[in-house]
Amino acid sequence: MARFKEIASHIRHLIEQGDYPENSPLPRQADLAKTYQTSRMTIQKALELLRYEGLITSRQGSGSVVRQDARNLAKVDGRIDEYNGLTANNRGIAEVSSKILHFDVRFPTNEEQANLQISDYQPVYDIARLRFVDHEPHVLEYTIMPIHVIPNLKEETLQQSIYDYIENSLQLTIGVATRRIRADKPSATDQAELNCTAADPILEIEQVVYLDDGVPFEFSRSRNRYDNGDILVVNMNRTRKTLD
Amino acid sequence: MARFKEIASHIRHLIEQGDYPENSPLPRQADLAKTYQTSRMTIQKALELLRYEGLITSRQGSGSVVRQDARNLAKVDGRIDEYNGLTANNRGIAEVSSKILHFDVRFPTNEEQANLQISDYQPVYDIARLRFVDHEPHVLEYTIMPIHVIPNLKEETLQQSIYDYIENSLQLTIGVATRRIRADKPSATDQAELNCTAADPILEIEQVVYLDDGVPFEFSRSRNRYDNGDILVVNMNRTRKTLD
DNA sequence: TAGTGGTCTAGACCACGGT
DNA sequence: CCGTGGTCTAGACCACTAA
Repeated sequence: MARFKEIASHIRHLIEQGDYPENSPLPRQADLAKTYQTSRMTIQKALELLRYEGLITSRQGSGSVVRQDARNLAKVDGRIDEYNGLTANNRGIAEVSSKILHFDVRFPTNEEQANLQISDYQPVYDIARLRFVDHEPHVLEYTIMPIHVIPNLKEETLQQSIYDYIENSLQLTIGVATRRIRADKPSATDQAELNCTAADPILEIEQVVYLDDGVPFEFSRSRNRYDNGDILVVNMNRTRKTLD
Repeated sequence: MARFKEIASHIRHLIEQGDYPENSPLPRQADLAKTYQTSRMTIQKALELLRYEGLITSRQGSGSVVRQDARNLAKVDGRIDEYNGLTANNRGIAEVSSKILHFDVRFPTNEEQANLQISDYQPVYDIARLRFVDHEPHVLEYTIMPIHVIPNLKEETLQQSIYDYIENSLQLTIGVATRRIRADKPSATDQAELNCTAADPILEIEQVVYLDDGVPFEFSRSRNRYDNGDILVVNMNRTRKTLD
């Protein structure tokens, strides 16, 4: 792992432990550089990661401070890693299972080709799953993946976690994601599978996920029950995507 | 403005113009460094910005490529800047106006103190506005701002754009934001003000917005009609916030 | 004014991709 | 193999904060 990521992980851990308490300043960048036997640029890249995660804020001339709810955020991130991802629900570790609604291989549509940066003759998996958390239906996931990037996918894998398979069996590293988020009315399928009524909103997330090296491997749309602790924490640098 | 931001803006402009076509490679980082008479590290910071914006992807060993829908994304961002932010709606520039439902000054709650990093005796504005786009109600915004950070706010300013006031009159620069996004059922107020029914979902965005120097200046909650082109494009580095 | 983070340089070495 | 981006160094100067 890159040095700056290791350092970020270590500092994240210290924040989670309370060694760097909330609302108190981090050591100076120069001191951190000495501590970790590295240059200040590397420390800055580590702190930049933590800023993107919302754990700290930095002010020129003043210093870096651990944010108010940083400890919880760090813990949630930790929990997420443990069971391969669940949005923050403050309920500890939960059991995740899947019902496979659809599993097929076919050629990609134009939209899929564009988003996955593949050509029309490179086949993709077409997957639909209903995901359960503690045996309660949580989210409907429609996933498209290029088979040459994620080979040998089987039904057993879909029952568990695809990301586990990618990171552990294929030894690939997940990178960034681009997402579109919107609210929607529930479709007939949503209501039937997610066990909700026409009055229950759906939170839809469409995303393209990349590997660490920039190769897109997933184009998916997930439809979440609105009341499922399906809260997303995001963090971006260009604001002004909303009014004002 | 920092050199790497200028360079990012310039490249963004070239992408928008089509000078760097979609799906075609950018020049090598070394060449860009020569072109802009700067070091490769600075070029990398510029490209990093564009990656976060979703305009390009980079692969070690292979190069950087302009993404499929980069031109549209760049244009949307441009439009956003022009009229101070409107989510992508593919309808060109729209007229934005406001109805002020509430405008007050008071001491902050504990939650507000934590999110805005202020103490209990530092007063805040408490603002509620209904925002119109082309005379159609679009979003209900509840905004809390510390008065010592954003001084002299007046009703006239609220009618227009607070962000215009912050950037032009106060000469401050907007920085990052942390957001929580969720779907919700419409409240009675939502239905009345946004002119929607109980069956129409709400997209709620809670955010803390920071100035460029890390000072938090806005803690707000906005409730959007689900059908208002209220699509958000976000981009993050730590994935796995969803199932899998 | 002293101390902080923000930015930048001009190199260097490495990991990876494609030939 | 060579060319690419990813990372890192050991400094330097500047912008800003706070006393």
